[in-house]
Amino acid sequence: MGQITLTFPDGNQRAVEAGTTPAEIAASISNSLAKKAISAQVNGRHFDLQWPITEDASIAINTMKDDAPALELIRHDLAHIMARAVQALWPDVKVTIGPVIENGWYYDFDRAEPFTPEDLGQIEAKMKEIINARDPVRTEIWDRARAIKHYEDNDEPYKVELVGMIPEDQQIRMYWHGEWQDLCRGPHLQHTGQVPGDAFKLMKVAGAYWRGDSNRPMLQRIYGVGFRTRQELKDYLTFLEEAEKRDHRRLGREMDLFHLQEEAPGQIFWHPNGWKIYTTLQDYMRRQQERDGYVEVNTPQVVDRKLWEKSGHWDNYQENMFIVEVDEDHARQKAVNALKPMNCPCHVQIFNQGLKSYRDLPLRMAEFGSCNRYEPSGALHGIMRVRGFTQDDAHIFCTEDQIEAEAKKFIDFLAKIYADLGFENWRVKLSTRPEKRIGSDESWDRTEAALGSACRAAGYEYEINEGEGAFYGPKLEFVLRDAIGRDWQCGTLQVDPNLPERLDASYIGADGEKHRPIMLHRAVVGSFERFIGILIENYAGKLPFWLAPRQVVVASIVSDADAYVQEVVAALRAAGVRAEADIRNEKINYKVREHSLAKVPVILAIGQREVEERTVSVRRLGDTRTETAAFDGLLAHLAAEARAPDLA
RNA sequence: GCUGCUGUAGCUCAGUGGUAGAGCACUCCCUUGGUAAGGGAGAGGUCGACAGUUCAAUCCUGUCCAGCAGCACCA
Repeated sequence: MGQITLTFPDGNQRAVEAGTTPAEIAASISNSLAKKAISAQVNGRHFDLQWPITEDASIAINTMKDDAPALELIRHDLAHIMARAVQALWPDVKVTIGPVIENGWYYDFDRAEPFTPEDLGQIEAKMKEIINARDPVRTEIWDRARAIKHYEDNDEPYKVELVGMIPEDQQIRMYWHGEWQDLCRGPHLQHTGQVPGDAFKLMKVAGAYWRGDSNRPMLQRIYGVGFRTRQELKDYLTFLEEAEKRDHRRLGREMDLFHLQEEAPGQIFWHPNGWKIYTTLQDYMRRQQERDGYVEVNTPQVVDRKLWEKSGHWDNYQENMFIVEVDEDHARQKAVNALKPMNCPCHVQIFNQGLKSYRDLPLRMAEFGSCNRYEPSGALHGIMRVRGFTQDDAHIFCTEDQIEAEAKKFIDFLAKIYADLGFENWRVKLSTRPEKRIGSDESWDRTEAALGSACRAAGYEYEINEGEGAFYGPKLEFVLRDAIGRDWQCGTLQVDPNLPERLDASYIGADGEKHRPIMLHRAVVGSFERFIGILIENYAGKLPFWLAPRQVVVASIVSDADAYVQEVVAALRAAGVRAEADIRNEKINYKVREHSLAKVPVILAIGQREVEERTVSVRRLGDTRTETAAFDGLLAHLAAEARAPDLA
């Protein structure tokens, strides 16, 4: 074997035999590094310490101090250790795959009986045993036939299938954690003892389809989370608790915003408080749209199937539609209708009324469109995923040449709104042509490029979402990051030449000929229902003053203050502040507690002193201090604060 | 839709093969109290729905409905 040259992070170089492993390199540097080493970066690739280096390379030895490789290895080894533990406890369980995911890993098993929460405890204990045993991790490359025979002999049908799926030009690698063997591309740690035994936890069991295909058998997936230290695990569990406290379903009840009930699954009963948020947001959006050159329309809920057949929804989307059949006895003729799941076909109907000129384009047609979709029961989730919802929907009818400018205009529009709503942290994804698509490659080239340059023109970087576009055109997706780091896809802009074609939309061009417009489907918040859920969770219920359903509660301390309380409430309301009086026969402590829990932003307390001095005692949500203020001055201040950001 | 779990008072949850309990909330009474629960009394339930087993079912069995977690879905 020849010599190769290794370059270290400090720039030093060393010539070694080809086939030297990172483990040997680490050992040659120091004993302690050999022990601490977990893996290596070889030419930037994450390398197992046992893999031979066969060409000139840059090399860096990783230890637990290197965040990304450390976490990946810990979680990956935990996946193997868990699978080993499961097979040790129940030898007839079939293993499948077990990848690393955010914060942890999962492993899918095939087992006749369901895993129980008690089983998880048992598995965890067995995993700790394996970790304490400090079993060595060993790897080998096998040829395909041997791997298949091995798994056939061991009655592991899923693994046989996996081996079969590995491309011909790829090596088939086996790993051993102690005596337990698994097919795996690696890399892994040196021995099981390198996994922190007190920084992982098995979280839950759930069903998952084999290879993500709902036509294939359902396996049992065990999820775990794993970190380097006990503290990191604790922090993560604390984060989960925080997310739980922010759950919009819980806050929706506590703040008396809405409820759902069995008789209308996936549809929302909005209570006065929740509906106030909704209408405040909608009024705000309407003002924005009017300012940005949209016209607002409204279209029917129940529409004959003939239109859905033309639009293509009948063939492609019927499963998700509420179909309405009117009985012959009650209808003059039997008709099959569907509740609209989308507004676009109806908007084209409006566009199609009368002749349109190129001078009418771009035509921005908006609707707060109420839609109903028969979402699969398992998809429903609070007010975030529902069957009845309203979109801030609009369709921009334009020419292909106008796409870029319209897209840019839309991004500016959306950025302003997100900022007003308190979301400064968001990113853009450009979804490109999928495998199954219509339209020529040239037109995909043009429209993808138009969206990309619109982003750049608006000053935003974007990531590519390869192959995730709709079958008819590319799209931009806008993803918000909330206060605790969770991502929500809300805004979207989709290029659609298909629907105008199917529904025969046209305009007369400067040349006097008929032309086909392009449609841009676009939304900023997506659905109001879901977006309000996101707002609630983002703010943990403590909405900005202008969005808070009850902005001020004026609470009496003694009943002699009642008349002044009512006067203050009346003055606040006259100034456009949503205020309520609380003159119940309760102590101020009780009232403060109750309104604080209900997330009312401002409590004004009024006792004898305030009555005499015409002042109020002000307490802001989240602040235990109080401050006495002259009411007249405060009134102007609160009135200003109550105005939406675009009116301030 | 699939897998697993759950469904008892408005909310959070105990409980039992012989038709039910707590805390908070609610109503009334006492208390007028200065910034996160003052005291007392009272009212409140077809134990998710429908079948079956049983002398007897909220409890056991089955079907359905809804919710939760994950998967699949989100033209």
